[in-house]
This record gives sequence, structure tokens and C-alpha cells, in this order.
Amino acid sequence: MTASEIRRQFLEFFKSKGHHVVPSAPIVVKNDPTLLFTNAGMNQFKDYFLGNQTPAWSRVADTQKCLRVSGKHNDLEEVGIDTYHHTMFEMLGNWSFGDYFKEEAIAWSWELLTEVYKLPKDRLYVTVFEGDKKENLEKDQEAYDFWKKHVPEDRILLGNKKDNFWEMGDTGPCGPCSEIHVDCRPDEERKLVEGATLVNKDNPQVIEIWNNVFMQFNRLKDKSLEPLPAKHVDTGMGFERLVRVIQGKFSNYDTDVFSGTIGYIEKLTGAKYEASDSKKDVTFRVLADHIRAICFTIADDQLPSNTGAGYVIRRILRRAVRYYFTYLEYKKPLLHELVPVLAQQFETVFPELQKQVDFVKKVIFEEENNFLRTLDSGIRRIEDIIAANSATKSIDGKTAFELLDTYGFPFDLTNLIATENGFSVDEKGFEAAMKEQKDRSRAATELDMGDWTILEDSGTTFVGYSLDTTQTKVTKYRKIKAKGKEQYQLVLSQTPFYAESGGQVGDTGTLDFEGEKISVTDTKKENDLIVHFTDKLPATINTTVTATINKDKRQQTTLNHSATHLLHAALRQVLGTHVAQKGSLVNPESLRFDFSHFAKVTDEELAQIEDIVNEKIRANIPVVIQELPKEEAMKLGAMALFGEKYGDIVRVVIMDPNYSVEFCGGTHIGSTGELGLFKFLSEGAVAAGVRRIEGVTGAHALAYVNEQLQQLKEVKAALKNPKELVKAVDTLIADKAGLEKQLEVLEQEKIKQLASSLLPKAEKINGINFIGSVVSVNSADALKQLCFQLKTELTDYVFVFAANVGGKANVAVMIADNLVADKGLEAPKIIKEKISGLIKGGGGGQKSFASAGGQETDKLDQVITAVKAIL
RNA sequence: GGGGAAUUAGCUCAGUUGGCUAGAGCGCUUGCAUGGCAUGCAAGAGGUCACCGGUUCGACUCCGGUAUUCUCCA
Repeated sequence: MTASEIRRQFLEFFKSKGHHVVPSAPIVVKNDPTLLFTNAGMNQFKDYFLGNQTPAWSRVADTQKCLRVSGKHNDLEEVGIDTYHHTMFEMLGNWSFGDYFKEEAIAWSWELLTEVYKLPKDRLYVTVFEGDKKENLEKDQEAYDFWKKHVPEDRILLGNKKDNFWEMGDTGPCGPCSEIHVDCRPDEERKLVEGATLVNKDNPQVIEIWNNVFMQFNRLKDKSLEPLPAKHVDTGMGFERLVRVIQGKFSNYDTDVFSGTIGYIEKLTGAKYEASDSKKDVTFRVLADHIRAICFTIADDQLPSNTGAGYVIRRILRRAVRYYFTYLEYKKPLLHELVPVLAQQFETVFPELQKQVDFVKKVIFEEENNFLRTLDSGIRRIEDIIAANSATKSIDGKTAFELLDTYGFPFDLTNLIATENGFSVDEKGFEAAMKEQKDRSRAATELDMGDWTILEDSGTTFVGYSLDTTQTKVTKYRKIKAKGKEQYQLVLSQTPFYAESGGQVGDTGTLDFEGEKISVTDTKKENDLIVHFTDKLPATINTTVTATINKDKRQQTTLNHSATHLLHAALRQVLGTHVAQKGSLVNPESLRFDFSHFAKVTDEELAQIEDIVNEKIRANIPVVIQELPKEEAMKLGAMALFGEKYGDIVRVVIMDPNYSVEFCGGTHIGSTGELGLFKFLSEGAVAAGVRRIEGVTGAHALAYVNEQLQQLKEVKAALKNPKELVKAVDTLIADKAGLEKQLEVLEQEKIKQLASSLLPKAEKINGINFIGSVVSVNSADALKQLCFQLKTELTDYVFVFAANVGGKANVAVMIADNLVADKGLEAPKIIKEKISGLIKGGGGGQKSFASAGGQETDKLDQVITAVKAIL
């Protein structure tokens, strides 16, 4: 059975049991400060379990893209070493939201594994929660009894709280769980050691494949448990592992989930994968694993960057490069070549990759190149370090850390290169420096989040599409403290405040607590909660509140948001439909739009795009907003964003059904004419394959145009209103360059003349050709020029020239090289001993040429005589 | 968000305690050599040393700020 059949069978099986199959949520998480990536199948259903939202279907099944590389589940450095850790993996799951419970979940999981997938029953074991006295929890007898119907009792094992009781967090829904384990050992081994003794014992061949969580309790703040009114089922089965078991492979990497990629790497590099523990084979596994994580996160709109989620992607990518660079001896970009293979493999499951295959490839290629450059310069740097420390034959921890911290050169490579050169590296010192940096960062981002004070247990409704003010109540609030600044977060039962989302900034405004006005500085989303930020709390919070937004600011923002839609459509019309939104910022002043496109947008294209947008504004198209089932919206040709999670009912913003139809939760104007005017401010690149356009609309656009015109007017006036302005400026610039050149020539000429007039004044003193003079020049550099001019004319010379330059004394001294050598004359010495004191200044330079400067301009003659005296 | 670094010719980079007439390689222009090419030889053009301010007699160099980029950590 192929991997895709296994996946299909899972989904079809649960479909036949009345489940609605939903697509995977994006792997990159938005609007949740506690999570960067989806790390479990249940993430997208969290709000259902918490009761913040009601599900549209009570039975759901899916395969979810997950990534575990940060936070609690950090497996990154394990991946590739063994045969079963992954960064990105698929989690198959079936859910019941207050519908079926233990009996069905248990029966179906058994049916699927043994009848559909035909796993031998005598290799399966199940575990059931044994109870916990301290928590006052009973054994999960129900689950035990339901399992008894399918499995002999000696295969039902009891597990402790750690393995068999699942909790979402410190508080919230939780419950016992029941795992299914499979024993993959060969028969001879199974005869020797009973499989039951190896369950949950970290044996790589006796592994858990499916966890069924039965949510039946709610954990309260005081740590006590209360029964949930609606009981849920939450299951998760690691897809890669399941495939391995069904296909009877020794390792996940031997299945057809990975073999395509591995085969292609073999083809590209000429190396062979032999499934061993060698560094080379670890590399194959690292590459096959990491390319999936990299591709799917980029396809879900997360570009590699130096912060947050983007930094995690960058690290995964760099780990992959590090491996092929060192162990496959492959010194050029490799990962990007694998993208099409993967895109094709997942075309029907996760089509977002195939749809953006060129874009993802380009991003990865640039990123690889970048890091290969970093490695290159790091290697040069480490070679210098090795040369400089040949005496001690060691690299200290601080230096190794600096290589990583400042130049991005990985420690393991430093270690490797050092060892190759017979050097040692102070690993302890390195670790210490690393710890110091981590501590510093943690301290700087310390966020003290208080507990919510709950006044009223109700959801929150957004009424801001139609109202700017409303009567409401505070349902909960808390205090947060970041960087020593205290702030409060308030949640209202209904609110006109738009929370930052889809690029549109959050509203500001005021909350009027029966006379006491508190201003709202920002509004943000936390999952589906709308959180209002304030600097203080009212004296009495438990009153009626009049919530009013800053209408003016919202209006300006709304204009820019609608303009963004017009722009997006125009971009696709002019540049092509490969243009996809990669980021958007909409605030009262301007709009910023990032999109995938591979070349600079030319001035002609920009003009064309701007024309289209303005044409649509003048056409005064009415903006139609509809809430529709997602399928219907898709039929209208609505543009959805990659990496955005949509519910079953979506909000669609239409500006002429033939022009712009977009999924959007933002605020919009009534008709496009309200925008008045649209103007570009700038166009540029932000990352590989991503361009950024900034623009203004409405009154801001007009102000911008007026400002430009005003500047133009002033320039014209300054140039005495020429007929052809551009030509006049060009001429002006060319003239200036010519004049500067001429001036330089004249200066040279002047110095030459000065030099030739000074030449006859040369005096012979003790065999030395001495010229000393106070001259009139206008820069210190001219004195220098004078010396260099004269040195070609004489031998055995000593020159001293002094000048008053802008009220300051400047002196230059030049001595022929042979005099320096033979007579021990040194220019800086003369300056320090004879000159700087006189002119109240300092000076220095080379032995044969030095310069000095000082305050005293009327002692210049004395400078000359003083030098002359020592010859 | 916190830390470390970088910014010098079209490109890749040197520039050692403040004073070297700011350099190298590649590229470019011109000339010469070779039957042609690869190439070799010679000459030349090209720099507001990112920007702004400060210290100093004097700043590519030291200090502060801004911008951009790289990099590590969270």
C-alpha cells in the first residue's frame, strides 16, 4: 500500500463513519502568542474544546501538517540521527465534538488498523489510564471495557498519568487517553522477549502509533477537575510512522514518503544512501526531512528571516546545508532542486506547494546561496585564526562563539576544521558565552502576564463593521508587564474595535466607564479574542461601558485597505496571476503590499498599475460584502491567501465581480470613488522573489502630489524657470563636474608654478638641499602636493613649508629617504621637537614625510628658521 | 525584542597604535604582441572611504547618532 493510499484510506474510513474531512490548517500559526507553528492535530480545533466557538460539524477528520522544532518539543538536533524523529510530519486525526465518545473511537481505531490496514492483531497492544490517587482520578474502566471487546486482556496495559492522561495546558480541557502500540520486531526476537514488556520503553521497534484522547474534564485554576458538559474525542496518528509500520520497513525513511526525495538526492550528488549510521546517511535523512519543513512553511507564507518563526525556518535550512556541505562534499545549493519532487508528491494533499513551486524554489535557492557565502567567509576567517594561534594550537571559547554569533559560522564546523588542523576548541568557554547570550535575551523579553480576571463568562462579538460606538461590558481583563511598562488588556462582550488582522492595524479610541474615560492604545487578536490595550484601569470596571473608536483614523485606514484590494487586482492584471500576497500593512497614513514577483516592477508597469487603480476609483464601483460558504466563494473566483486559515463561512469583499473578489475580514468603504486618488510612493525588494509596493490614497495622496509639485516649483524657480527642466539640471550637473575637474587642474598648475618658483631658493647646507618657505595656499593638502612635486626635482632634500590655512597653522616636512637612513633625520621627530611647540599644536607622520598643525599662525617664519637651524 | 558585526573603485576585498599622495585582484577603456582564439604585455579611467555630528592641528581610522545589510539569541 502506498503512502498516499494509506492517507486516502484513513480519510475515507472516517468519512464513511459520518466525519467531515477538513483541509489541514496552515503550518504557520497566526494570532497565537504562545505558538509559532502548528505542533499537533488539535491546534486548529482548540477554540472548540475551550468553548470559544461552536463547530460546524461534530465529527471531523483530517491530516494536519505539523512542525516540532521549538519550545517544548525540540527535536531538531535529533532529526536524521535516528530513523523516526522529524521536523515536519503529518498527523492523521479524527475528532468528536460532543458527539461519539470512547466506545466508537475505540472500535473504529481497531477496525481501521486491523481490517483496512490489515495490521496483525498479535503485534498490537493498547494502553489505558490506570488512575492517579494524588489527583483523585479513577482508572479508565470504560475504555478498558470497550477494548476488552476487541483485544485479549493480556494486551491491554495500564499506563500512568505521564503516558495516559492528556492536558492541553495548566488549565482547560483534559482527560485520559488510550494509546495503540505496535511491535515491529522480527519473530525470533518476539519469541525471546514478550512485546508487552517493551511498550513505552523507548524501543525503536515497539512504538506508539495512535493516541486517542478522551476529553471529559476541565482543569480549574485551583488544580481541581470538573466534568465537562460535552465530551470530546481528540486523536492523533503520526502518518510517517503508520506508513512505515504498514509497509513493514525498518525506518520511516525507507518508506515511499521519503524515498523519492532520497533517490533524487542520490541522482544529484552521486552519493548512495545505505540506511546506515554513517554521517553520509544521516545527511540523506536530514535533507529528506528538512526540505519538507522548509517547503511547507514557505508555501504557508513564512519566509526565512532573522526573527521569530522565520528564524526557525532559517535554522532548519542551514542545518541541512551544513550537512550536505560537510558530509556530501556538495558545495553548491542543493535543497532548492528538491522542491519540484516534493511539490509533485504532495500535489493532491497539500496543493499550495505545487501552486507556488517556482516561488518556493527561488526563496530556498537565495537562502542557500546566502549561507554558502557565510560559510565561505567563515572558513577564511577561521583559517586566519588558525594561523594566528599556531603556538597554542587551540581556539578559545570566546573566539569560537564570536565566529558563530557575529559571522554565523556553526560551532560544529569550527570544531571540525580545528580538529583537522590538530587544534583544540574550548567548548566550555563557548557554552558559557552562549549561556550568557541566552540569559541576556531572556531577560530582555521577559513578559509578565497576569491571570485573567473574569467578570462575565461570555464570548465577544465584533460590531465594528457597522458601528463606531456601542454600549457594552468588560467580560475579562488582566495586567501585563513588558520591559518595565505596565499595560492592561480588556475583553468586551461586544466591541466596535477592529483587532489587528490581515495587515489592517488595530483601532484606537476610548472606553467611557460612566464618565471615566480610558483610552485604548491598540487592539489585537489572541486566537479569536479581541483584546483592547489600555494604560490604566477605571475605578469601577463592572459598569456599562461606551466603547468608541477613533473614527477618523479608522476611516483613513479603511481607505487604504480598499485601495490595497484594487492594487492587488491591478498587479495580477499587469504582472500576471503568479502575483500572490506575501504581506500587507494597512494603517491610516499609507499602505504597504508585499507580493511574489521575480523582477523589478518597471516604471512603465507601475504607471500602468496606478492607472488601472485610479480608473477603478473613478468608476466609483460599489463595494459588495457578502458572507458565503467557502465553496461558493471559491466559485466566484475569490482570491484566498496561502497560509491563512478560513472557516466554513467566509467574508468576501467584491469590487466588481470581474475585477476584485477577495476573502477579507477587514473594513471597507461603500464605493471606490471615496478613495479619490491613489499614488505609489515606492517599489523595492524585501526578500528573494518578494517585491514591496508602498502607496497612499485619499487626502494623503493629494498632499503627497501637492508636496511634489511644490518641490518642482521651487526647483524651477531656482533655475529661473527653464523651458526644459530635466535638461537644465543635467547641464548643471555636467557643468559642475567639468568645473570641478578644471579647478583641480588649476590647483595642480598653481602648485607646479609655486614649486618651480621655490626651486631656485634651494640652499645647500652640509650637503643637504634645503627649501623652507612660508607659502600662501588654501589647504593642508596643497602643502603635501608641493613637497611631492619638488621631490622629483632634487636629491638629498629637506623641505619645510608652512601656511596659514583658514586661521590655523599648517606645516609639512619632507626628508629624502637616504637622509633618513644616513643622517638619522626623522620628520615626525622634527615636528614634535621643533615645530608643534611653536605653533601650539601637534603633528606626526612617516619618517620621510610628516605634517603638523596648530593655532599660532604668526610664528610660521620661526618654524622655518628652527628647522634650518638643526641641519 | 536583546546582543555582536559590516558598509572603502563596477564586483570581491586589503588598509596593522589617528598623519602612507587610499591600495590589490577581477572587470572596464586604449595601445601593443600572436594567422585567429585562449591569452600575454603596457598605459589609463574609475573613490564625498554609507550618511550626519563630535573629539583633534589633522579622522577611512576614535566617539555618538541615523540608514542599510549580515549574524546569533529570545
